[in-house]
Amino acid sequence: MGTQLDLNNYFESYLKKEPLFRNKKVLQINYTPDDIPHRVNQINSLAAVLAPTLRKEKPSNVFIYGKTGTGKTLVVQHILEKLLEMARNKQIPLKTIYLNCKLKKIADTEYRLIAELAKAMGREVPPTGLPTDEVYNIFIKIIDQKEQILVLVLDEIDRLVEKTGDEILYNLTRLNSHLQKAEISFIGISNDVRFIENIDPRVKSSLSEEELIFPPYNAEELRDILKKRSTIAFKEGAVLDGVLEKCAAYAAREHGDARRALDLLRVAGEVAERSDADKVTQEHIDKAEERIEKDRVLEIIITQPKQSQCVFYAILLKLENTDQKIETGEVYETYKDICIQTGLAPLTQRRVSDLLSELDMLGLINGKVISKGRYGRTREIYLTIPKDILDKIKTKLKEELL
DNA sequence: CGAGATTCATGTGAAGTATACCTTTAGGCTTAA
DNA sequence: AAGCCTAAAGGTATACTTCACATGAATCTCGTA
Repeated sequence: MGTQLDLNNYFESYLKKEPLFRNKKVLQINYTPDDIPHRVNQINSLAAVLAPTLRKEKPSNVFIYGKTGTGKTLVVQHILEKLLEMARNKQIPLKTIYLNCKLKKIADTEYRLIAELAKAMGREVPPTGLPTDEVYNIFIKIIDQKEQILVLVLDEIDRLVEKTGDEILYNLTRLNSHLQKAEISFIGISNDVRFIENIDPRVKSSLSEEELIFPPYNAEELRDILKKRSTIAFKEGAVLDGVLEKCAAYAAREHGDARRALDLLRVAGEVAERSDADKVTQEHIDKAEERIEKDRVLEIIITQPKQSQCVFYAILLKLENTDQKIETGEVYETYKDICIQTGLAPLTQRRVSDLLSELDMLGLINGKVISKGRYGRTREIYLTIPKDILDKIKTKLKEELL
């Protein structure tokens, strides 16, 4: 009875409470503002490159570099959107596909990438069983049905090449020679600036006819961005002075990641709202940071296959007390124990070694291969996750595994 | 004492295996003429 | 006889295993000063 009443009261007071947000969407990652500050040059350059599509000419391939959260994806999508709109009005057959290669199970092999492209064009391809050439043929056939220009955006392309080699890029660039009517241009987006140096020179020249660099935002620019968005997102006076500055400073520390800054501000707002505060304060930002990190890690972990989770859990257990660093052998031993407990068939150490590399790439751990001379050679493993959220992650992982 | 050989514990590459799934094909059954 | 369904055959991608070899500095060995 009591709880019923409490609940009613709770909802009542929830409704009465003045929300801090006016329009939270503005702070969410998929929001595309009309006005992108401090990226005028990049926008203009990219627009200049892509403009020929409106004359039904194939635009040059572009390569874009920049760290995460420097607005690469945002700018590209913004321009493509405008371009598409214009093309629609003028009856120009333009089609764009955006693909993020980082997402596991979406495009981490050549086969899956092409399959995904075909799917984006409206043709489902089975997950396995077909020869890769066949999938290419399907894709070629479907886009070559009519005259059109296709702009293909491959986000985080460095991840893909790292996993599968650069042959795939070569195949992609040669795609045009198989097409009669349609034409394809590529926009490659990479977080790694050195990426293009290490690929086949033939591919390099054709894929990066144009290059575009997105430098990190500095604290001032970040503050500017936050300011613009927060005036739309929050009620007036809902954000205490200095909060935006702190957000900007935090994010600037992380190589000027605007996405992070916005996330931080949004979550801080949510935290503030939940704790009944009438203003967003600096303390809320600290809490927000913790929560974001926890969510990020959890998000990665739960989308990981069981075996990887198990390996990661083993690392957590080991590092919980040891605090310093551990080695592959120790991890493998605990991993096997966990497998026995959970009834999971243990993988070989060879495979676990690969899984460890993957966890490294995901940024959950930090592995360094070192030689200890007489005492062999191993991978030293550190956690990259702050200690304070370790417990929560551990419990979550525990229920996930059992 | 120092140069070279040895050694350890695991990294790493290549090739093989198991599994899941695809298309094609052949056989058998049904159906319509 | 033509059409349709099903099961087997033949093929592929992917995740994993097996085998074999590569690594690289601490330690050992042994010739030499």
